[in-house]
Amino acid sequence: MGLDDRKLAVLRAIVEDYVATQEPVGSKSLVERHHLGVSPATVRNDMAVLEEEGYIRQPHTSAGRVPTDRGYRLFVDRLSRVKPLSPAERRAIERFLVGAVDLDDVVHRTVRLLAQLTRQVAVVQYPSLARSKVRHLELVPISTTRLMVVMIADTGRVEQRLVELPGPVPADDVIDLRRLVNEKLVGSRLSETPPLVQALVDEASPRLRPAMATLSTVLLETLVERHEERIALAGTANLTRGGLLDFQGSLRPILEALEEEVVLLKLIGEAEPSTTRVLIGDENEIDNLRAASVVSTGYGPGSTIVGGLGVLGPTRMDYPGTIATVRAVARYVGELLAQN
Amino acid sequence: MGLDDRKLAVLRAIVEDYVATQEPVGSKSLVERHHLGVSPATVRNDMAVLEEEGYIRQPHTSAGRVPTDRGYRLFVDRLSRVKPLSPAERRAIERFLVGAVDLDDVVHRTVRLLAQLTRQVAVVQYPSLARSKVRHLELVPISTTRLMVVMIADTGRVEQRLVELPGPVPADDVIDLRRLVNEKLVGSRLSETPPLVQALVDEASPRLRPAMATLSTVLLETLVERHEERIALAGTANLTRGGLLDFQGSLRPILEALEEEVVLLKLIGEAEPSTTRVLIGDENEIDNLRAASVVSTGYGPGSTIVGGLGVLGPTRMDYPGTIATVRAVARYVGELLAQN
DNA sequence: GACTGGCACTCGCTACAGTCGAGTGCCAGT
DNA sequence: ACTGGCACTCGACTGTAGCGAGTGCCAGTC
Repeated sequence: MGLDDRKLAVLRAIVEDYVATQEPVGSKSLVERHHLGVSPATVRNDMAVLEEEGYIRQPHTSAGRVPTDRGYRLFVDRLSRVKPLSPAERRAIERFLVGAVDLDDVVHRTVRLLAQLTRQVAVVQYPSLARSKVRHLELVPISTTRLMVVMIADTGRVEQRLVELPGPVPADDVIDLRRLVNEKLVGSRLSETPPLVQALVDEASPRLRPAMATLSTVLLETLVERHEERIALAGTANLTRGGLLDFQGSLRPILEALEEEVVLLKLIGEAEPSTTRVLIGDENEIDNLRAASVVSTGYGPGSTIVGGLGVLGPTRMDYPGTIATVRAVARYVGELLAQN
Repeated sequence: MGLDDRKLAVLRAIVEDYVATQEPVGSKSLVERHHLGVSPATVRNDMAVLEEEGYIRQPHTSAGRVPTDRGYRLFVDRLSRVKPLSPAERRAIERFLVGAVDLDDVVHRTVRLLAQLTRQVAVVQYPSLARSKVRHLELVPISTTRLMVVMIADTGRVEQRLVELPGPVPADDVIDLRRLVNEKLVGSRLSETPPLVQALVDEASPRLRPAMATLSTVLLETLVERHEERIALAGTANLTRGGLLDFQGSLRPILEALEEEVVLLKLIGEAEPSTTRVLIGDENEIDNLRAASVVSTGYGPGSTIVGGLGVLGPTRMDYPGTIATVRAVARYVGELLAQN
């Protein structure tokens, strides 16, 4: 596969021009805009090779070339450096995130910030409960047979759920229940909770056992499984930039995919430590998104990861800039979380 | 203005046909599909009058007629009966909403249900805090200088917020604080709270006063004002039905508007008892939405209203059907809330 | 052997002309 | 007051032609 330096340079130039202009780029305009030091004819020969190797393609004969997903992949992997953020951008991030009062606020600000900076659709996962530790469990009696369970995680995340008890439970028993669950569960990771919760039921006095059983079910089923992941979304209007040229004319599949939490989680929820993941077009497992690219990364206090965030846009996107922004925002959010 | 019965019938027929076919409707096809008992020529004369009065218009000469916003308005006000729901729809509503475990769940299911039934964008406002009463306030110490305030409203709504205290507050004091705020505030409507909260601060013992002051600020500012309204959205993908013919080619303004909570609240948050509000095209105050129509109503347990819900779609929508669905869903949700 | 200039070719885009037909407005007749 | 008939309008579609950006290839040059 003879891809010498110049051919790579040509590919890079094609990607950059196409991203900037949104139009197929021809050999002539290429040599004009970039000082490649060779003639259009030479570039054409290089292009022919690049096309044969599947890095670029012609929308139709007699048009310029457009990068393929594979071309973008090569560009991202080998031809681009992550752009350092401009001071203005750094300031924007700080200004936007300073003053957040709690986790909800942090997440909302973050997702809007990301959408604004990248001019794309932004997705932020709340800190995953599976990766959080229990800080406190509060039981609030609503009536004699109803409890509101409030769980506060060390990541700042708060989940609540109404519990229908099998029978009336007096106030004193609620206090006992609260003490028991907190003694047992505070400090433990929720993903490791099941055996602990089971133990709680086993060890409970006969009087408390029925209530505790219900409670434990709710803790496991609802708080952990159902609500496990939460997601915030912003910037869908950015999908309409590029006037329907991106996304081959229809936003429908994209919008549909964005409505599915499961899909979004798949996109940004599988973050690995200190990696920025870039999925380009077809690499995406979700059919509806094969015309889109996703840049995502994990975030969390210090070097741990508690959740993912990222953006989704057309394959024709400014990868270096987007990657830089996503990383920077993730880092800032991590710092913010570390302060709590 | 001489709009006799037949002219109204013609208008109704035009609206119905246009909604169904999405194509300008001509005099001939009109008399064919509806048995008006007159000839196309007569219908044409009627159409000329309707056009003069501003109820319909021609996209271009030699095309059929299309209803104007004003035409839809007349149709909705005087020419349509609210369609009764089909048994299948009723069953769908019940099946969808039964089994909701708490408010969050109810709201999410409702908004998805609405989007699915109407095939439009659905918006559901959480029960407004201003219209809720405080059921319980819980203070959870996170550290010696930090409290998590959890407010549970009688509508099932739960809001929480982290409070940074001016100085360390021992556990016993937290208990006192909790007792005091609950004694004073439980059962009161949040919109009437400010004087009560002020009294709390005034009456607090000197030892508790600083903490109480901070707490009261948070209660008022953050819980009530900032988080006052919450909104759930679903079905944005439905905007792409009708292939860009609706919304004059660009979804951008619509998507932008849907990202603004304030805008959404304006749309569905100003519900009046037992009224269904229909805003058609230009009637909408928000510029971005002048190509859209909104059908909204209030919901709540019994005859009280605690929040609004509705749908947004093209002006070319099935008003009778949509109105019926929105009302029915609102009623079911109200019943669901009443059970709690 | 690598690059270049030149040339023939492809093909999408635009403009233009012509036809078709749905739909209209009007008018005379019942 | 309604209707049938008729001339007219104008968008949608079709076909043709010219333009030009861009290509592939080849012979020539360093």
